Amino acid sequence: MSRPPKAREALLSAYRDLVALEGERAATLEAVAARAGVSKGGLLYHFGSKEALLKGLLEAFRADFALDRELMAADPEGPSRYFVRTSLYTGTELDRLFVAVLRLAQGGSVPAREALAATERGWHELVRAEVGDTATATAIMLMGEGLYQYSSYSGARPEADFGTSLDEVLAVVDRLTGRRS
Amino acid sequence: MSRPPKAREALLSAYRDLVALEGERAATLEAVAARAGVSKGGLLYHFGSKEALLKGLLEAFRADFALDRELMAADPEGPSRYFVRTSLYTGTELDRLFVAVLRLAQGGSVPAREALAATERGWHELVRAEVGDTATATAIMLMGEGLYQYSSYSGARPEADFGTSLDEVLAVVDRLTGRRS
DNA sequence: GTCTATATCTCGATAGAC
DNA sequence: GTCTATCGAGATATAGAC
Repeated sequence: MSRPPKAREALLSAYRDLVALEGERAATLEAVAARAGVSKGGLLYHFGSKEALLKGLLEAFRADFALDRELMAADPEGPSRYFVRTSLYTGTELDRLFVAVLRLAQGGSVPAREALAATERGWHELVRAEVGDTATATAIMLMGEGLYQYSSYSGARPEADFGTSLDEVLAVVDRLTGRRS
Repeated sequence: MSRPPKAREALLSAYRDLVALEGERAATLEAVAARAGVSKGGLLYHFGSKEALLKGLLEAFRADFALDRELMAADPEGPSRYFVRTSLYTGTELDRLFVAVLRLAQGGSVPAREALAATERGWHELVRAEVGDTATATAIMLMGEGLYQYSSYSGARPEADFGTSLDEVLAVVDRLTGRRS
């Protein structure tokens, strides 16, 4: 691992946050450069094109979610609860990274879609290994996906619109896994 | 109800499909006009701005999903199964309409977000009335949302990635509602 | 390694012919 | 009611100074 220049990291973070927080359209080269504190020309020294910027983001995505998978596999409450618990968007760096890649995938980016699908298959494997049954594992995955999608499009929360807390959702997950709450 | 001109309908359909199938960025005035078979100037005669185009789409959304809610309330299998069953994206007009509004909401449009939230609260009410319990209703809603989101970002299906059919997901829903499969 | 300047393209919207 | 022509803003990307 060669230590990447500081500006490179700052540019990737700026790109991630702009896409996640203000949408793909807001993440212009100029806006990304400004948020990272460099000029447009400076950005284009590190990433020769917008596509290169995306490629850099997907590399970070794969690396960070490989680590997250380790945490999920080792969680004392089990992968299912870990997955659903962390599917509530709370604005962490990892949340923003996921949402950014999700938005790019929804925007039509094929490599983003592939990176996302690979990560999700990994999660499904862990949940299935825990609950034994494929359909139940899928149902739990879908709940997590729904939670993420719902809580990530701008501050809306199941608490607000559906009157249900995360703990109550987790209790339903426990009913499915057979774990006592 | 005044009968709207044919071109108006064609433009709204073109806008809906471009947003749903190729993303918000692809839905430029020129692309929408071309898909509807008119010129950019022709489009701007019917809709004076891009915002007016969005407003027209949201009106169609509200009208069509008010009708869908009637079907959901009257479904012989019950609202929960109806909801999850129809949450699998199959590319119908109603599917494309929902995905289009979802994408616009995710892109930051406040009116799109409001229209979506109102519709989802309506669904939640029906599901809760059926299952009795708020948390269970929310869990079912989340499964549907997850299914929609997953199956709508370009052809991916739970069957393909998770090895689970819609019927198997519905069986899990039945476990939650207490209905026998 | 970072900047300014600029070329080129595409977007939304206007104007006016038909 | 629909078209072509065009404007002004803002986008990506290039060139070259420092």
